[in-house]
Amino acid sequence: MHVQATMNVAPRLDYAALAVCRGLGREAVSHVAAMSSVRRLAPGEALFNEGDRTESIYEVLSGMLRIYKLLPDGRRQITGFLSAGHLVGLAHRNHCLYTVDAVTPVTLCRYPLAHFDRLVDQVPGFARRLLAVTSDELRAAQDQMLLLGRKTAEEKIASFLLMMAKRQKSDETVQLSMTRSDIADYLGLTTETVSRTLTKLKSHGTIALPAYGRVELTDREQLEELAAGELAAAA
Amino acid sequence: MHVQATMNVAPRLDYAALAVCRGLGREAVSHVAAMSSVRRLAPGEALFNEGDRTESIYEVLSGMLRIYKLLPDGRRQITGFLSAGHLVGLAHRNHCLYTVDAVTPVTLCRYPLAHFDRLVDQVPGFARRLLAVTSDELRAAQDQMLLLGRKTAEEKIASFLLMMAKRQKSDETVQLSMTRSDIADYLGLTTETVSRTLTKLKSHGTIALPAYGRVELTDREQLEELAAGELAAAA
DNA sequence: CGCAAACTTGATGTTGCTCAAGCTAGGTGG
DNA sequence: CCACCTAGCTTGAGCAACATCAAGTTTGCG
Repeated sequence: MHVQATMNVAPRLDYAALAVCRGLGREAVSHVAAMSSVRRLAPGEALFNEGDRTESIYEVLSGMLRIYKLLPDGRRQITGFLSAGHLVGLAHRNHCLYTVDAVTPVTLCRYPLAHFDRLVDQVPGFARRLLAVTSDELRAAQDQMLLLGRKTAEEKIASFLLMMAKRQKSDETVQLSMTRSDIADYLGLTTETVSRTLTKLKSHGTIALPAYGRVELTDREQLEELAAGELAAAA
Repeated sequence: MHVQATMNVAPRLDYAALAVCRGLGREAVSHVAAMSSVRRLAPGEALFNEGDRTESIYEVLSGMLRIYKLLPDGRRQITGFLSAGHLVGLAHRNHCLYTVDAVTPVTLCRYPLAHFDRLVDQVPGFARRLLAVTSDELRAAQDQMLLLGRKTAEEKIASFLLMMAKRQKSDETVQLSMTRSDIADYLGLTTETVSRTLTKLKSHGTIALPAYGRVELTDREQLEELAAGELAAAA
């Protein structure tokens, strides 16, 4: 096998490290490698549109996607942000019921649906793994419903910051690659409220905003309590 | 095989008609029959509590369950109502992250998790079927996020009534077996707002409230438009 | 019949939205 | 290299939708 120098952003993919391959044997991994291809998206570019026929499943390799639904008058609800390791396209048989587009430049690994389905049937443990993935998503969705339906603006922002921190495996600093408007549409708020709430948290010394798109969690404990809804009236 | 007269609520189960058996062969159905048992719950009785270790998967045969999460100060978000044909327990490996209890008297079919897992591995198509079930749930969850984050009280109620009608396969009349408080906690509202909004819809002739727990959809078209968010300012 | 739980209705309050203005950062072209 | 332009962000003032608090009414049940 040749180890060759490749383009800037596309070093030879380590297939065994892919999320879809976790727990698969060598042979299955080589199947995945054989059927997959790489795709790139520029910021704002769409991967799926609501109503699209879908023929692929994607795994995010780098960057961030947002997945959202719209109401006719333009109200938008972002139902999730997807970053490296997340799968897109499992939930929709036939048609996609939401829009997925790129927040930042994104690299994806594409798996044709037909081949993917074959893996489900033939590779032991694969279906179980996918089931676990969708179960995780379902659990996240339930947390998000609790957030949307019952948390205050401050609690929503705290929960969001902690979620991003966890995802970035960072205890201190969070990189927000999306806009305030994206955050607002994810949390069921307006940009103004997001902005005001961040300012408020900052003035309380709970967080710091050292640079655009960057948040420091200076008082993590306070954030955790806020996110858990344990500080009923901590104005 | 003996066909025997059984207790009032427990006629011999038609296993082939169970949701878990859809698409399974005769042999697989007999496996299901062999491992399953029936369980009953009285209103208010819990099936799972948040944090429980879980060893079973259940299918609802009759009645209605609610599934919810709580914040420390008692705020509650109901993430779903389950009625006949729904499965409970797929999403949680090991531990349950929400509470499930009975709204009405409930009959369930219980499947031990270990046996269930064996089916997943051995019965072709079974895993795929479960994947389809969780995908449906995921889609419903996304709709609910849109509702919770971006719809008005009136739109929420309209969506809810239509959802219940669809579920009951009824075009005209909906039976609401849960309380106003349950509805409120499902839609991210208060009981008062639910009550007021129903009254408002009634006074507009969109619905009628002929009896406790019963709603007639007198102007279905209006409801559909409301639910879709097409009537921005139709006060 | 009487009680408790559920529901409705009214009066008032508050959170977060709307509308509006000014600020900041980063990219572009002169 | 700088000035401009724009998209994104912040801040303020006023407002509206929904929550809260508080009676009263209905219903089902013991």
